[in-house]
Amino acid sequence: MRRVLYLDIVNDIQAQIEHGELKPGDVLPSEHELSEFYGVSRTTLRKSLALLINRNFIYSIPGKGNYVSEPKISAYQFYFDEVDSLKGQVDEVRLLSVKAIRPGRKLMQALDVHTGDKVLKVEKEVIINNRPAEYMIIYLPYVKGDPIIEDVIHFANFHGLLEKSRLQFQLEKSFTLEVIRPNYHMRRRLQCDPEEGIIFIHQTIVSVDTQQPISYNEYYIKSDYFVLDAKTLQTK
Amino acid sequence: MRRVLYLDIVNDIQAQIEHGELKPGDVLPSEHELSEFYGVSRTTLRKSLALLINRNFIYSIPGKGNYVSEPKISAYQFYFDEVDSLKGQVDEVRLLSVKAIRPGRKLMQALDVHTGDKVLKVEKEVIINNRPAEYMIIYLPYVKGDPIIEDVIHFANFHGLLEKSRLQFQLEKSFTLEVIRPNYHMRRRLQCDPEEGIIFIHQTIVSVDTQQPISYNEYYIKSDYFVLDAKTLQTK
DNA sequence: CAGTGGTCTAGACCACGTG
DNA sequence: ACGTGGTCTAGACCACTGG
Repeated sequence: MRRVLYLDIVNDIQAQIEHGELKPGDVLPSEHELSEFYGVSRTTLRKSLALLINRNFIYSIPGKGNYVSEPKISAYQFYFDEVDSLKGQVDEVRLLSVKAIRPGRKLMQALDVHTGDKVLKVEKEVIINNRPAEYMIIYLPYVKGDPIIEDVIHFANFHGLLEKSRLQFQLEKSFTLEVIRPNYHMRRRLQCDPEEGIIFIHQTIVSVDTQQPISYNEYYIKSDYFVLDAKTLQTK
Repeated sequence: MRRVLYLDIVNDIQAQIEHGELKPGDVLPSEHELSEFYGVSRTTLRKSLALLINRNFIYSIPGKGNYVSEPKISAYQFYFDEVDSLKGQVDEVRLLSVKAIRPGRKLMQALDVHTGDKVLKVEKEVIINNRPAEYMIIYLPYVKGDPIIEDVIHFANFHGLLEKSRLQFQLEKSFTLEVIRPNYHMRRRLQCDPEEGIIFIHQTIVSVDTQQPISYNEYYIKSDYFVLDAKTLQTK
């Protein structure tokens, strides 16, 4: 049963922070002092600090010192996929229409396109228990001959498609969820009551490198079929 | 303009993964070979790999090698606070009642208490525009003389309270959001229509160290006052 | 100027996985 | 037995901060 030095040090410092012996804003002893105190090399001591920095317990200011972080509101984490995240067994994902449209102002802004540019609009619906559970609209800047368009049309699952593509790591996605009262169009689509709130999720997907929007999507989900599970981040 | 070696290496390997030269499941060359290839010490090379592991581009199996990760469904991140996350200006947080109750089966399980144990039930409501926007119930295992009880009663904001306490880093929280149709009790509380869907969020808060439940909470929010914004994690 | 953290080296020993 | 990754050392030089 071998001890791992740098983890022991992490635990020790973390405990001091949790028990209030080190308070937010406090400076830690210098790395030289700490390495001497724990009887390890500075390299090892720095490995411990790196872990604590990563877990947001401390932060460092070059030339000054290592400081204890302020406590923060905890972040929750969840996974979302517009098809697989639904409650229940998905019977079918139906392609409703594919059109090239002239974008309105809102869409022009979301996709960063200009007057005269065309936008591809793909409508789909997800069937659960032989009834529509979700209606989705995917908007893509229309680029002639872009192979992604074919994929978007044929793949049931846009998220899965993006994950599997080469772009896997370069995407940044936003996600906004609201409950709305469906308009007439949506009521017919989803076969729901006027008063029944439905889940409205919209998102923009941009390339991390270029900050170019790749897609703007809207998902309308009957609330019976949706649940969102999240957890605080484990900084294990 | 000084280059940082280990960051250059990170970028190089990351680019190889993103451009498909290294595919998921592939083994990287050994650390010895890589350090030779890049002309750096193994320590430096390992620093690069540590960063890539942290960003989930690669993972390592001791005794075997470093492997390229499978692409994953991207995780979204958001912050939630049962009072501050509401849309609109909060007029007031009203304490409705504090009771010690005998827990039902569901609650006994959520809080890991036993028959005969008591549970503290705190009810509050949040007022926006002079109307109730949220109704919340906080359940805590009843421990005689526990100072946290006083705090929970008097603080408007349970999350903020926990953040500020010494327990700041040791908490693990779950979060589940659904849209439900309000029952009679809830309709009266929130002054809403029978058909109007309302947001139902429940969560358990447990101590990371002991895995002991600290609290089980339910939040009922009128859907007009709620929106959830999330983003993919930035592994900067 | 001395002290701090950031980077980097060239070694070393260990436990583990595979032949 | 050998190669792998995991840990650790005892140095070094740099850029930045502050008195």
